[in-house]
Amino acid sequence: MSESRYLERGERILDAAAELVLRWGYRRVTIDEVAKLAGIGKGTVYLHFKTREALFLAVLIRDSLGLFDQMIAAIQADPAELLPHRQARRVYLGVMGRPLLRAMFSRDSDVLGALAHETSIARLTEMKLDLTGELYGLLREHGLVRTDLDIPAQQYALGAIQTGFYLVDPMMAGKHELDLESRADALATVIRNCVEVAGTPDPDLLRALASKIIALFEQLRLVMVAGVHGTPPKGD
Amino acid sequence: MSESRYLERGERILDAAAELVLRWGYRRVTIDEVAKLAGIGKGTVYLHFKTREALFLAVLIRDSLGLFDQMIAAIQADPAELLPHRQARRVYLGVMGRPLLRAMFSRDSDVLGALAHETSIARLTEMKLDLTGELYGLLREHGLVRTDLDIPAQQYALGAIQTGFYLVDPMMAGKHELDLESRADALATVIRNCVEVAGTPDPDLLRALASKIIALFEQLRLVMVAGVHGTPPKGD
DNA sequence: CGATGACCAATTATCAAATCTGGTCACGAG
DNA sequence: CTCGTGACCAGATTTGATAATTGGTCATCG
Repeated sequence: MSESRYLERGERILDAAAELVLRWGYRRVTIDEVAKLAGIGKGTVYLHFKTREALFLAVLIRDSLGLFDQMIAAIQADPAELLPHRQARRVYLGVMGRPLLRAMFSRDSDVLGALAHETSIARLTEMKLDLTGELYGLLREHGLVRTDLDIPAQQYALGAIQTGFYLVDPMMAGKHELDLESRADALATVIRNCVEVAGTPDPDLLRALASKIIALFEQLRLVMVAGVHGTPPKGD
Repeated sequence: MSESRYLERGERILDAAAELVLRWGYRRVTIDEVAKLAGIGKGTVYLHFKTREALFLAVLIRDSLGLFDQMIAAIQADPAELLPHRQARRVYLGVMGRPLLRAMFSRDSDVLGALAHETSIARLTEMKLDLTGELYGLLREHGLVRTDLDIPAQQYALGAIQTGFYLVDPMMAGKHELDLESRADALATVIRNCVEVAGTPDPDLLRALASKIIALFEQLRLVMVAGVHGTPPKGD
């Protein structure tokens, strides 16, 4: 089978898995049903993904990749997008607009079930943490973030703030009336007030940083792409 | 039975319930065992608390009351304690230092189980929300908090930030090395940066506000006290 | 050579019997 | 008379043995 046909079939499998997960939740979706919906035999699924877990992890990764590409494009279009509050806002909106990612971030155990707590997710989260670590290192070097908190404390605070914005909604049972955009704006304001310095950053500096930061993103992107599809038979 | 003896017995029941909940978790604790540990008969428990749920709710409320009194005392001792970042810090340390409250705030379903999601807790949370609403109203009137976010957005952000600091720990599986104090400091810094205005507030203003705010606290305190014990027989 | 579905071990769903427990209340102690 | 108690009951929960499902493999076939 040609590599392009192989990849196309992999996409069909991922499409099927994504649809079924959204419809019935992770726990209820069987490999058999995914195969059926993709119009192939069950064994064929295993030519693409070593285990059930790997398949659904790939679904999540593929969804994340879309958001990733959006981030890169946005920074390329406007380097000011690399500022923490702009990124936080964009990620928030991007996650909330993708049902699978939203389920993962809000620990929606009904849709994603155990998958969200699996070890394989941990590696992704860890890599993402490393990325933001390097990213804030860069921003700090160039005087774009505050230093009133030391680095571990600042990272911790950033993690806590974002965790909070992703998890608070289900807990405030209808007690607030903020639409998606307002919540994203609130998050952006908080992040800006907490970690960014006052004043408008130098556009030249931003442009220079943009390329470096995009390089970081691309690096992680490659790791993630590798995680989506297996290799075609005979190729390994 | 004298009222004081009645109340003392109620405390013994609460002590027993608290100890057993911490030892075995909400789900596994039976009224029978609570009664046995308190050295009384099972029926007697029901002279104090209408239902099992009410009993454990009272345990939680009693624990909260301790923290509440600490808050009031702190503001009385130093009116600057009424500033949001000081309060957030104190509440955080107070909650983390009380196993039952910590379990509730961190949604530790192993210890508290379903109780944390019960409706009766919701009323408490709602009252607490009302309190913070009025509290921030007061602070706003006197120019102590920012207005770069409108009130609903600011309340939402505050809720999200605090939610985050209470929930992020179990998610960052050992990936950070911040002790309790540092985390509390980080929370305080975030809150100050996000909702307080720059500069040192006028001590006279703080003193004047302190009494009003303490009045608010006392008001909620009374509601909570009423929720701890039932009334002695013949008294109702 | 790649795709497939029959096949297997192991997990998970089912369901009735047995056990437990929240809540009541008739009774007995004082 | 009042207050405390534990036997009692209905409903919920656990148990355990059985049946059904399903992740993953691989001999077979096109």
